[in-house]
Amino acid sequence: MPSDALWLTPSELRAWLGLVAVAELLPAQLDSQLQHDAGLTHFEYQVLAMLSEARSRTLRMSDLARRTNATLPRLSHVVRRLEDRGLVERAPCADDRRATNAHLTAAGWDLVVQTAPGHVATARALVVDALSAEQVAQLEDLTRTMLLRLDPEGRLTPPLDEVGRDDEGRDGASAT
Amino acid sequence: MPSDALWLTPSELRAWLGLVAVAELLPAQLDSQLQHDAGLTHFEYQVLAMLSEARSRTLRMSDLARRTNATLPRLSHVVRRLEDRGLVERAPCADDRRATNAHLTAAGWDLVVQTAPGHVATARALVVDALSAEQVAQLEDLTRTMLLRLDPEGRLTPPLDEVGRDDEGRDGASAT
DNA sequence: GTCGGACGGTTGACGCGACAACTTCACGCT
DNA sequence: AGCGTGAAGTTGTCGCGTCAACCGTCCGAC
Repeated sequence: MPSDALWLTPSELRAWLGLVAVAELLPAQLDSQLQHDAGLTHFEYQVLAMLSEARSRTLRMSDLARRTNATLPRLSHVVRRLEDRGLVERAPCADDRRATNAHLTAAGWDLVVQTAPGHVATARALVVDALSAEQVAQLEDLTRTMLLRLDPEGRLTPPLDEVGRDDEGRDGASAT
Repeated sequence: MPSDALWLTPSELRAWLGLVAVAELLPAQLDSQLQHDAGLTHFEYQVLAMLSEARSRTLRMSDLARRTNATLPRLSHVVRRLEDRGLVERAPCADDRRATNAHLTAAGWDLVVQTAPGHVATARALVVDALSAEQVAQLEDLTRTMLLRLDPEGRLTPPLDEVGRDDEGRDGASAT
């Protein structure tokens, strides 16, 4: 409902500026915490976390790229660095000889397990614990609505099926 | 209220992942629209927009850095490039001879005026128009709460005083 | 079969942001 | 006056992400 096509109402403007500010600050603080505690970028952590949740801790590069919202070149570079650090291994895929499988090593798994609690704590400290239960529900609702526009394909948060099931303490220690 | 210190409830997890996804996708799409339509980064646009709203379209580098959440080195680089493109001018400050004033040129002003409507349209298309009036109010509230944690100093969205006043159509065409 | 187009992935070059070192200037203290 | 600390900016270097070019592989049409 384009109210006034050319501008935003004061309330809309405040909401929009607030959202932009959050989107600016949040990633930086996540990066900074993970960099400090584990020497990882948030993106690198996401990669490891996705692998930690995958069957046999292995995923094809394309899948990994899709789920982490990365371009293939970017992922390729990042995985190479992670491989240099012994956190990930690459192996050609048997089914499709064009494809490459990325596999989380034991060291990589350990790092994720070790890092996850601090990351969750940060999520609480920066956002979750500041919100009431009702606000959490609102945030859930709002982000779902926005993602319909921002991510029409639904590539991100694809394991909504998994997250939807109220099982806990399952395999991967990750929280993305 | 740290519910379970080590993990997130399913609802919290969905809200958190949603927020992270939005924070990942939104800046990229803003950059992409502005890059396409005006050859500007979102950050460059913010710089020009802040200048367009300032008295005499001039701001000291430090002020500009604070309001755009940038480090001084980053701002210095960006302003140099903008200066090369004729959108901004730099001049030593009379009051404090250490300081530098950044001033928006006529060309810079024109570019902002020309670019703002498209940017606002993007804000609507990606977020605002997808939300009900009630949701806009919720978003405003949520971001305010989160920014208390993410930006305790309140450096971003400092012109809350200005935004708070329900005047419209004032000087700067910007919407950040 | 084989040929053309499309997919999966890697590599190299370029641009931007972070960090650290440095210069210049302001200001308080003696 | 003269000194020292710290603020304001700039510059150079390095690391990461994007883009374009590239190679190898799959697969459908004929």
